[in-house]
Amino acid sequence: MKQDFFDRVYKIVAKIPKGKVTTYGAIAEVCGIRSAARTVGWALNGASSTGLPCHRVVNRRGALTGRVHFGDPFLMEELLRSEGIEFDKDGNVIMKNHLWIPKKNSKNKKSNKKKK
DNA sequence: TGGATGACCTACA
DNA sequence: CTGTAGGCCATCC
Repeated sequence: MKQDFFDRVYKIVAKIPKGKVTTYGAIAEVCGIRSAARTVGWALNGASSTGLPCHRVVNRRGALTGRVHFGDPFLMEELLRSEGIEFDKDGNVIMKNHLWIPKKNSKNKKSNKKKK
């Protein structure tokens, strides 16, 4: 069933520890679809209804791209700040201090990513 | 069945 | 370094 992909994303998002944030690319890679980062965001589109901490999911730059999908753009920021997450002057999350990479429960893979 | 959309990422100019 | 273009996967119409 294709929804298994959604389940993977939900599981990972639900595993995000408090005070930490992850990126779409990280989730996509853990799901096994690094190139389908867009699909991850698409899955989160329904995650806002599932009650998952989608507010802890940000893009590669740490920008809250999907905050508008929460219903309140400021809600996401408040939630993250309530968890101890800090924002820079650009309004992006300090991923270098709060970035959390989910663990894969399957086989390992090469982990090589360049930072900007 | 095919085209279009989506909360992205990477590469090239 | 900034900006633009392409791609990739999954779902919806």
